Amino acid sequence: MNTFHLVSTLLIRKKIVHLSRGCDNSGMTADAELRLRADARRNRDQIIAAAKQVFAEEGPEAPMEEIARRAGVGVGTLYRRFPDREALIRGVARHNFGAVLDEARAAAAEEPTAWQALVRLIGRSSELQLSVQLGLVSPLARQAIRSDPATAEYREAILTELDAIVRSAQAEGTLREDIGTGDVALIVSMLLRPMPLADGESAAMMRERVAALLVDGLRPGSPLPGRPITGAELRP
Amino acid sequence: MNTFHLVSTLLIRKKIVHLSRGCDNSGMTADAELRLRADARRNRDQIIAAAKQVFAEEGPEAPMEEIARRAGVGVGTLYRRFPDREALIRGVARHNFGAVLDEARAAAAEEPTAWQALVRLIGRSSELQLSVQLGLVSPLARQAIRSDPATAEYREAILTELDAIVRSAQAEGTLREDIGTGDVALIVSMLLRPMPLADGESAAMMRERVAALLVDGLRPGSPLPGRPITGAELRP
Amino acid sequence: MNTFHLVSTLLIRKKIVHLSRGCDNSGMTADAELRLRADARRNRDQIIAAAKQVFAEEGPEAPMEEIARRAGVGVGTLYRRFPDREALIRGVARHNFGAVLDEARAAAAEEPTAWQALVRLIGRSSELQLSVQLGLVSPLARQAIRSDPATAEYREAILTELDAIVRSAQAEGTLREDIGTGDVALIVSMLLRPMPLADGESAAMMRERVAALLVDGLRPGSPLPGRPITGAELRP
Amino acid sequence: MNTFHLVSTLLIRKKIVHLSRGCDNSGMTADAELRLRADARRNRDQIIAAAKQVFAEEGPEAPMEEIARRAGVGVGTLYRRFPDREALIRGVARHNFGAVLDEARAAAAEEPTAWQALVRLIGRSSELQLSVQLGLVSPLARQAIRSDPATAEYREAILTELDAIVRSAQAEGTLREDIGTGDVALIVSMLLRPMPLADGESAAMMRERVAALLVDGLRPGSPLPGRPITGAELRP
DNA sequence: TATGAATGAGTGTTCATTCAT
DNA sequence: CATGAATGAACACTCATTCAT
Repeated sequence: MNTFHLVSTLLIRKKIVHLSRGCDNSGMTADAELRLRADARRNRDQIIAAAKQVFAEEGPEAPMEEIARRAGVGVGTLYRRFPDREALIRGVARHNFGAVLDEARAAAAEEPTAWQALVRLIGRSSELQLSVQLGLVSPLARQAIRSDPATAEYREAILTELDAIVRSAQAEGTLREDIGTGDVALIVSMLLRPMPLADGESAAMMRERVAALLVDGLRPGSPLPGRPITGAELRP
Repeated sequence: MNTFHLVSTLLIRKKIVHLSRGCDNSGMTADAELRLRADARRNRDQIIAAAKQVFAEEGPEAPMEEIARRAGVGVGTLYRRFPDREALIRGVARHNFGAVLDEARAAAAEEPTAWQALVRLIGRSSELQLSVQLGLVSPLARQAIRSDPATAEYREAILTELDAIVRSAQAEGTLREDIGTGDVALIVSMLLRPMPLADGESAAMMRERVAALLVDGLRPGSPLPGRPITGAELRP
Repeated sequence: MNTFHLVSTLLIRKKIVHLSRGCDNSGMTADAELRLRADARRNRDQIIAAAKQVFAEEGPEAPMEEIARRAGVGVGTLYRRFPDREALIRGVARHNFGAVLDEARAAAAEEPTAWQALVRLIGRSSELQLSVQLGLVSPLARQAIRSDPATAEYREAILTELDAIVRSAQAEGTLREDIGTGDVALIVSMLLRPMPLADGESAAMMRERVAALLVDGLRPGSPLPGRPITGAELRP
Repeated sequence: MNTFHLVSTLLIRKKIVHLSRGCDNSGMTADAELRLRADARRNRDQIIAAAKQVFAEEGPEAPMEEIARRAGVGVGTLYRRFPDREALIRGVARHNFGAVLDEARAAAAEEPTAWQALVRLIGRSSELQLSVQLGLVSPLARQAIRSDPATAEYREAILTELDAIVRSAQAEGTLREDIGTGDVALIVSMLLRPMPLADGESAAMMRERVAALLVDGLRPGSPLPGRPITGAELRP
C-alpha cells in the first residue's frame, strides 16, 4: 500500500456515516428518512428522481405538479414529503452532493495513484452532470442549498476527501505545489455545469477536452497567479 | 503590421454594423431603435440596465414590475419597449453579446500578438461576467436567446473574431494545433459563469487562477482527446 | 319543600334521559355510544376534549389533524368516531349543552329560592364559557348545531328547566313579570360569549359585573319594551 | 349649553381627523387612501362593502374570490388594494369602528343630556350590528385587528368619546357611580354581537329588551361587585 | 405617450377524507 | 381496529399582460 492509500485509509476512520446503497444516498439525515414505510420510501425516491429530471429540463421553478405527475404521485404526497419547494431542492441537492462524494471516495479507493484519482475525478465529473447545477441556477435554489446543514456536511466530507487526494498527489510530485484543494474543487464544479448550446454527446466531448486542458495545466510547471485556494475558502 | 493584424484587418471589411458608442450596443437591429426620441432612448437604456441587475439578482423570471420600478418607469412603458419577457431577455442578451464582441475586437486590435490577444480575452472574460450567464439559467431564457436572429448575428461576429485570433495564434506557433475556435469559446463561456460560493473579489481571483491553468494548457504540448471543436459546432 | 322545588320536581318526571356521570354527557344518543369498548370510549372523550381546546384556540375550521394529534390518536381514529367535521362539531355541541343542562338542574336543585337559582345560573354562566360559543362563530358550526336533533333535545331540556325557574321566580314575586324564559336564555347566552380584548381573570370580573347589572334589571321595576320572549321563540 | 355639551365640545378640539362623509370612514389612514384615482376609490369601497357582507354570511375565512365577485372586481384588484386577508379584515374593522365612532359623536352632539346620549348609544348599537362582530370570531381576525394601529386609534377615539359621556352622566347624577367607561363599552360590545338563533326583526327586538334591562341596571342603585372598569383597561 | 389600475390564468400549498398497511 | 400515507379539490396569492386615464 502506497502513501496515497495510507492517508486515504486513515481518513476513512473519520468518515461520516453516509449510507449509500448504490446511488442511494439519503444518509446524513438518515434517521428520519430511513424509518419510512416501504411504499413511502419508494415514493420519496421517485419524487427526488422526478425532481432532478424536471429541474434539469425546466429549471428549479418548475411547477410542483409537473414533478408530482412525473413521479407518479399526487401533489399532496409530494408536499407531505417535502413541505415546500425549498425542501425539495434541498433534497435533490443532498442527493447530488452525495453522488459526488461517492465518486470521490470510489476514485480514492480504486485508483493506484493520487494523480490518477485526481484525473479520474476531474474526468468523471462529467458523469455527474446534473449534480451540482442546481445551485448555480436560481437565487432561490442557491439560498435553499446554502442554508442546509446536511448539504454543508456533504460539502465538508467531499472537501476532506479531495484534500487527501490533493496532498497525496503533491507528495507524489505529480501535482503542482501552487494548487490548493479549493482550486481543484472549483475546476470540478466548473466542469459540472451545463455546456452551452450543446446536447448530449458533443457536450460530453467538449467537457472531456476542457478537462484535459485543465489536467494539462495541473502538472508541475510555471507558477500561477494568486495563491492556492484552500478547501476552507469554499465553505460558505 | 504582423500577420495577426493583417488577418484581423481583412476581417474588418466583413464586419457587420455594430454601432458601439462605448458600451452602448443596442445595434444590429438598429434601424428601429435609432429613431427613438432622446427620452424614449434613455428609458430603453434604463430598462436594459435594470433588467440586467434584476436578472442577476433574482433570475430571469423576476417580476416585470420589479424591473420597471428599478428602471424608474411604469410597467406600461416597459411593455411598450419590449412587448413581452422574451423580448426583454433578447434585449439584454444582445447587449451582453455586444459587450463580448467589443472586448474581442479590442483585444485583437490592441494586443501585439494573437497569443496575447487570446490570453487577454480569456483573462478579461471575467469582466464580462454577467454577460453570458443568462442563457445558462432558465430554459425560457435559453429559448429566447437561441431563437433571436440578432443575437445569432452577434454570436457569428464573435466567432469570426475569435477564429481570426485562434488561427493567427496557431500560425505564430503559440497555440497548440489541436485546439479549435469552439474550444476557446467554450473556455471563455465557462469562465463567464458565476463562481460557486464566492463573492466579489475572491471570485475574481478564483477565475484568474482557473484562467491561468487553462492558458497553461493551451500552449503546445501533449495531444488532447477528441478533435478540435470548430466555431461552427457552437452554432445552435 | 317550597313551591319552587315542587314544580321543579314535577318536571323531573319528564326529564329525558341524560346520563351524566360527572361532566360526562355523551348521552341522548346514548345507545350507540354506550356500547363502546373502554379504550374506544376513552379515545372518544379525548377527541372531544381536544376538539374543544382546538376550536377555542383556532376556530371551528381548525385542521382535523391538529385535533387528532392533540387527542393523541391518528386521524383515522378520529374519522372512525366522527365521520366528518360536522359530526365532530355536533359532538362538542352536545357536550357543551349537556354541561349547561347539568348546571341548570344543579341550580334548581340546590338553591333555596328560584330567584337565587336564577342569579346563580346567570352568574355561573361564566364557568360554561366555552360551552355555547361554537354556534356563534362560523356558519358551518351554526348549521351543524341547528340541524342536530340531539342538540335540539338538549336545548329543549334546558328551556324546560329554565322555564320552571322563571315561573317559580315570578310566583315568588322576585322576578319582574314582563320577562320570559327566552329573555333569560338570551342573557345567559350573551354572557357566555368571549369578552373582547380581555384575558382570563379580568374577563371573569367583567362578566360578573355585567351579570350583576342584568340581575339588577331583572327585579320588578319599570316596564320593558316589546313583549316577553318565550322559550318557544328560541327554538330554531 | 349644559355641562355635558361643554365637556363634549372641549373634547372636540382634540378629535383626531376622521373624515366621515356619511358612512364613509376611510380616514385615520387617510393620506394614502384619499389619493386613489376615482375608479380605484370606488372599487375599494365596493370591496369593503362586499367583504362586510360576505364575512357576515360566511365568516372571516370566506374565499377571497367570493368577495371579489360580490364586489364586481377581479381577485387581482382585491389583492392590489389589500395585500392579504389580514389587510382586508383590518380594512373592514376600521370601517366598522369608524361607524361606531360616528354614532358616538352623533349621540354626544345631538342628545340634550349625557344620560340620553348613553341610552341612545346603547340602544342604537343594535344598528351597528355587524360592526364589531368580526373580532370575536376567528383568531385570525382577532389577531389582525389587535395588531392594527389605525384600529387602535379608532378604539382610542371611541373610548375618549364614551368617557366624556359617562362622566357627564355621572355628574348629572343619572348614572351610577360604580360604573366605568369600560363597563359601558363592554355592554355596547356585547349588544353588538349576533343574537343566537334569531333572524332579523326578532333579533332586533331581543337586543332592545336586553338593552333596556341593562339600562335599567345602570341607574343609581345597589352596588356592583368588583370595581369600575376604566376605558384604559380595554386597551389591548 | 406614460402611467399604473384591472384582470384572471397559473401555481403553491393546505387539508378533508379515503384506504392500504 | 388504529394508523398515517395518498389523494386531489379548494383556496390564497402572484404576476404577465391589457387598457382606461
